[in-house]
Amino acid sequence: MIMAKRPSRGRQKIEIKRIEDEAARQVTFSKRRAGLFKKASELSILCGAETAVIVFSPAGKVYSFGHPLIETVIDRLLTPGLSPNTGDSSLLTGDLVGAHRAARIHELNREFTELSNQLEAEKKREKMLKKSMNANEQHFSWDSIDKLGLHELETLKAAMEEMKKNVYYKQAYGLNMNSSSPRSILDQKAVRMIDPYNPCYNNATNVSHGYDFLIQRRPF
Amino acid sequence: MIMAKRPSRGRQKIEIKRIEDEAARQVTFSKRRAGLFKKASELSILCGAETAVIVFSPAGKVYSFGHPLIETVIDRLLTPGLSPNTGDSSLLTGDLVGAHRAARIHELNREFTELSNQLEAEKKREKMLKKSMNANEQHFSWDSIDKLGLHELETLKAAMEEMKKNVYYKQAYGLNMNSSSPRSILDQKAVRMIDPYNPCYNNATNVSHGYDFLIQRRPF
DNA sequence: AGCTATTTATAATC
DNA sequence: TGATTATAAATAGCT
Repeated sequence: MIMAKRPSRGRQKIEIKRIEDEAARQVTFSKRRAGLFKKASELSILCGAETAVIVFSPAGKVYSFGHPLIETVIDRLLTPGLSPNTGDSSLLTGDLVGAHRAARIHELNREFTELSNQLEAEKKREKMLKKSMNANEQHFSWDSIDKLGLHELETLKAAMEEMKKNVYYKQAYGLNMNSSSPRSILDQKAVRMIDPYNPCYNNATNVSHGYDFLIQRRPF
Repeated sequence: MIMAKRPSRGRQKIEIKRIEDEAARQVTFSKRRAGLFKKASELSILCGAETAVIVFSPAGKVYSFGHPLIETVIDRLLTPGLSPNTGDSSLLTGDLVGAHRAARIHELNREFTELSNQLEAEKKREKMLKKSMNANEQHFSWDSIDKLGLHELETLKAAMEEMKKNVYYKQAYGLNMNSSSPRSILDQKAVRMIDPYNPCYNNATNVSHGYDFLIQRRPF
């Protein structure tokens, strides 16, 4: 009767008041912000509503989420020129402009983080690829092709056939999803959070490593 | 007597997709909107963050929540006499500024609807592309490798060498075996979730929440 | 960043 | 619309 450890006390009830511990506050902020955005996303999808969520972190950074387009909402809201402010409330205008400026100031920070996130995602994908590769794939290095003998060539044939499929796939993939013409750094580097519930993004991306090819055998 | 009947099946799992039944959608909208605002409120209080949440109901009504500063701003911006069904009450109160803002919001809603429709069209197009891709894809049996003779194998090797050169070439010249079709609206429409808080490359993203990332192919 | 035990949120129902 | 309840989800505390 081994009543083993209780690895966690589980979620504890907390009082809704400012978390004094800085580290804990940071963690909670990240978690709950993600949760809030997800909730907003679900609300939008379930009910066909448009949502925009803006969060200013205690450090002054700006996070935003919107469905379908946060940019439009926020920009319209925050851009003084487009806003129909007839000059009644300078305080109001001042706040909005301040918010806009804050957003711009942190744009670089965003890009940085986006790049970080992209790398993270790519790592994850690589991991998955390698995993499935171990199961039913073979790995080849193009650089060593000259040294291959007949036996290897047999294997290579199969590899090439698979690669042919791979090429088809890449073409299709590129056609569908990699067709952006570079406009801004942000556009190139941005990691987009796709709606978790959008069924269109289940296919794997093929990541090429230099001259190595990952040759995947597809199930029929 | 035994009252054994379960009065409710309890909460059931639902797919996050548009609720078609209008009444049910309305109910869910109310409940989840309240929940969203509550979450935003808790985030603000717990972490000392400022939040603003704007929700456009499918009917065009505007709901907003903010804490602590934005609240005033957004609410004052959006709330004054907005009633899509009965018209703009700000007109009745002589609040021309409010009326102007209201019109602005309606305009935004129209744009959003337009964008939503475009996205739907794009999604369908994408699905069709993928389908035709699968249809045209050639499948090779892994088991049929042995049927190749020596001659074919030699030819194969040559072909692969050629391919190898091709790969080098493409990589050197920017890898565009993809067409350069105009930027998909999908990219613009994609929900963004940005996490500027992550200070370093190795920090993880919120994959645990089920988000999927659309990443671009890595340039060589 | 992962893991659980719990607390919360909420879908179904009345 | 409001209340109830069984469950699905979110997440606090740890590692």
